[in-house]
Amino acid sequence: MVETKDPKTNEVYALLKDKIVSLQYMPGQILIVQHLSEKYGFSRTPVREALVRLRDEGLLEDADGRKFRVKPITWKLISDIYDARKAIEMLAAQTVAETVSVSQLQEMRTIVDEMQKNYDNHNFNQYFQSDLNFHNKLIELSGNEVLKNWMDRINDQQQRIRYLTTNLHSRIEQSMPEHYHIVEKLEQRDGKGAMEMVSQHLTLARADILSQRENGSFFGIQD
Amino acid sequence: MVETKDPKTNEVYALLKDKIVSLQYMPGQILIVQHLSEKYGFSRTPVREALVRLRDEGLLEDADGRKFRVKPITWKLISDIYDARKAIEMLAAQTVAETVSVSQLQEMRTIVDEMQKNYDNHNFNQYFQSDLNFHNKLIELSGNEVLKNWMDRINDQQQRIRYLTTNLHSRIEQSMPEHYHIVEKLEQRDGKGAMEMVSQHLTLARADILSQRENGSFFGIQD
DNA sequence: CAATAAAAAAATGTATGCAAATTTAAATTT
DNA sequence: AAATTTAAATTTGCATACATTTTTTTATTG
Repeated sequence: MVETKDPKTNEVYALLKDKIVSLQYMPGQILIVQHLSEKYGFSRTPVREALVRLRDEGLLEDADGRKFRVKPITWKLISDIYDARKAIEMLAAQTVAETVSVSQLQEMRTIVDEMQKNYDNHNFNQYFQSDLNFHNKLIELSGNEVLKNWMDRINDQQQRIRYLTTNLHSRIEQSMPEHYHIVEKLEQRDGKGAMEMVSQHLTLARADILSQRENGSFFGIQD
Repeated sequence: MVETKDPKTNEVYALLKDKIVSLQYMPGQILIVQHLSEKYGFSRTPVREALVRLRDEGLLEDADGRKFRVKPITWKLISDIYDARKAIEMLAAQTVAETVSVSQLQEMRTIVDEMQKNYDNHNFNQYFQSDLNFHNKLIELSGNEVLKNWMDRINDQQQRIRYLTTNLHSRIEQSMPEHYHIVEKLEQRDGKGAMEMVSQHLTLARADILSQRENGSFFGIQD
């Protein structure tokens, strides 16, 4: 399928978004339309439009004058994101438990099994990816379009956070089985239970990340 | 404070957004950049950028070819929105109950009193506005920036829904005291209770709106 | 007539020019 | 030198031109 709508804008958008979430553009950095257009060989119009989109999506913010700045990551933002995630994933888990089909349950189980495989092989980047798949699939299976959009927004920030923080393997050790517990509750069609499991999982994950605030300073995280 | 960043784009954006949420542009309608730019006297560039923003915010969607369409309102969307709202407002209520200051409680009470006044005077448009204020304030007091952004998005759709559906005064009669109950739980710093009250309130509001689906067809709502 | 093809018209996406705003550098004053 | 003013350079937002794509209209075929 060929992209026919705003092909250039979409290309710069994807390019810049990738650089931002992978921290090649660091939080706080100022992005200049003219520089970007020269650097990447697009005219200023699509670059400008891409930056506006990225700002509206929360990856950039307005700086003094007319500039765009890569949005800083603060401990407060991380905390807010985890709280918000918990709220929507709890809802999703309950909904899914009450409506999920057998083949959909199989999809979930395939993903956790993949997580387990990646964990066993110590492929922690792959593990992170399948962890993301797990949570996205949960939202997707809820069928709630609004949650889906919100989750997409959050995932971009989540990826930046992921790069900025350390991944304690000890936490993954705890975290891995938690995902199995969630799937089990879904399989039992236990809405309340699934909700509770998701709540626990994300409460722990949140506490783990925030605890890193004490263990020294992290380059790129403010407060 | 003068708007210095993208003044034209912001102006068209605000203009078009107002027309969309007030249903002067109906769900399903196709918006043509060239027409709008001639009609309102802007060049195509700011109009185009405004449309892209509105699409990213969910008030427009991509149509065949390169067109923009005012996003249809479906019963499914209404249902999704209420579910999503419930999830984030429950979280907000709990947070607020646990952290709220005396002066903030006063702010909440001022708003419900205003609601009551509007209700007593049968100013139902004003009532709707203060109802909106109530829920926005709850989110605002939670201090969660992510929830705040999400709520802003939802409110635009909510306003369109409001215009498309009937407001049963009988429901307002029930609804009014529910807001007082929420404030009371906040005043008692009862997080769990506040959450429960919000849940009940929104569950009922959701059911009320969706029940209208049976009572005949509503122009502009699909499914 | 309906269906298809061809031609004309309209609308879009992007590049670019330009005036206005902003930033940086230089000059001037304390 | 530090602070202030002035001047130069840079960058932006918007209007517009133009090539390309999409849509509408007209012509042609079965």
